[in-house]
Amino acid sequence: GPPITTTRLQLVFLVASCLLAPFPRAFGAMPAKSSRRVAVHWFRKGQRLHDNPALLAAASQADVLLPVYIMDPRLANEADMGVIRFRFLLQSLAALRDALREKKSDLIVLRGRPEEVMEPLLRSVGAELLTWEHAGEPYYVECDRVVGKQASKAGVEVDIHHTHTLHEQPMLIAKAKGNIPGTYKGFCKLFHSAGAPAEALEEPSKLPAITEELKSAIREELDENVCGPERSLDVPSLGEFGYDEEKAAEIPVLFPGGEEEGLARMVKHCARTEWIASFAKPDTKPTALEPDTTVLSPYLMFGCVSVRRFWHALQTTYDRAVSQGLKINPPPTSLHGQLLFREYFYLCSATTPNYAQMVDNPACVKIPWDDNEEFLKAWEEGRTGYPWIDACMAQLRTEGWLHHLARHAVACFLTRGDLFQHWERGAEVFEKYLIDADWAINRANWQWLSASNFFHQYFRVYSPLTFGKKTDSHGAFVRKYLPQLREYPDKYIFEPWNAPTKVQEKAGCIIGRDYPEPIVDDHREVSKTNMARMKEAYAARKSGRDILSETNWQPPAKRRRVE
DNA sequence: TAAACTGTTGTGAGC
DNA sequence: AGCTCACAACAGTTT
Repeated sequence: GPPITTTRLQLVFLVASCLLAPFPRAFGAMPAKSSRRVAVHWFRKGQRLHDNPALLAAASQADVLLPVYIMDPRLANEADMGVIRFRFLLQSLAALRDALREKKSDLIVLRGRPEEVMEPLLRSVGAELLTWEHAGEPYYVECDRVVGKQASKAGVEVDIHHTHTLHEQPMLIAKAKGNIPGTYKGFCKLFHSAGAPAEALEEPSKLPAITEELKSAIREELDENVCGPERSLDVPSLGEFGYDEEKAAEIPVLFPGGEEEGLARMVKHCARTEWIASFAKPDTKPTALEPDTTVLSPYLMFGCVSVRRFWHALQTTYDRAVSQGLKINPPPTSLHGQLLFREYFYLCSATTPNYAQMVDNPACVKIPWDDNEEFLKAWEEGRTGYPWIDACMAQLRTEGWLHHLARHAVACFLTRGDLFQHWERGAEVFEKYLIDADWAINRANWQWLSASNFFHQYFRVYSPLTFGKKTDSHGAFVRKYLPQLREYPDKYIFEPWNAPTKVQEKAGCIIGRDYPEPIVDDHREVSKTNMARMKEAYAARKSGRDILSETNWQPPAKRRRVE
């Protein structure tokens, strides 16, 4: 590409345009730097062609469009991102690449930190426009700050679209006028005052091509390790980022990543008129051997499916159900209600200081959690000796997905219910393994379940003995994920330590040898003790005392380094 | 104003 | 087996 030459006049114009942020398109009036205008669309989440206004903006304003993804090893490494989650991401990117190729475009995948990769990329292709979909995670906020600065310094127009949520967040925040709702109900009021979510856009019928000349410029001017093996610029393999490909090949693909997969899943479920109309989350079964919910969460998280598209697809189904005389279950437990929770948690994540942690988070109750590495490990690895809990954790690690209520059960067990470990440690484990791990939603739910925020009835504790039994009295779920307990009679499958030695021998699984003793002796007793500790923490908060400094509490060292 | 009510998704006893 | 009900007792909102 031609070298970027910026005249003094253009610089003045640029600074003025930055001050007039609401009118970034003023750049369109600038004299073109070359005969062909080059735009870069940066894919991060939002891994789709449909309902992607940032992509459309780049496509419609440029002669040459460069769709780019940057794989950052700070996120893509086995310690922070489990193999199933990473595999989903790679599948989604491959699907995106193929969909782009069908439109005579392509996906350029670079390796490295966006703060180090984007600027040389923009320079090497002579880009004049850079677009992306906004994301609120601290990682993206920091990337966007740095990359945005670099772009404006280089005279590249930046166009950001807020389409990961149903309503554009800045608009919702402005509408709240400084009063961010503290409850779900309050949020729903605010949400509805903004009218119906915008309709989803169709995918572009065609895209500006990538020229070979541009690809060559990237290969020549960017570092070799940024371009991937043999400077392929292609979607990486698992092995390139240190994952064991042979081991991965043995893990079944239950939920393949990608836009097409996600949309097909959405269409399939939305055709179930009666099921959609009567859907009530608390009535779905955490122990079902096939998921009892839509499992659209990973597709929404990576943006394979647009949340606006899903919202309106549900509305169409609701309308059809009404015309058939069916009753629609309302929020909060309906599927629309689920999306409203997602929307609410995204708003909280953007407006609560230190949202992802307990300390310095004004909305989070301060609780002097214990710090027991052995408890945490046993929980993560499914060695608590409570079959219902361990089976859930086995499903999490082997499938990368758990029913919402199963997440409740293990989260309550780790925190206020039994082990009294910090909810942030549990959140980190979920963020590693879950294919749908979504920072804003995950952190909210961990605060919810640990009765630290949103939910405060800490005396309501899930029983690790009876909760699973409720929907699975014969323990089929436990048997599926803990095969060593398969031969136990129904009577003891949720509490095998109570089985007489003879029964244990007959089942071929001795407790304490082939399956662990329960990590806490008596759940009822332990949960009572924990309730008293919760009560104390709540009392301290009420009287304005700082229980953390009173108890000389120190935050446990972060086990994983996620920058 | 203080009291009542509500809050996506509990447990366990007793019928 | 499946249902109702007492229990425990929080914060935020409404009346």
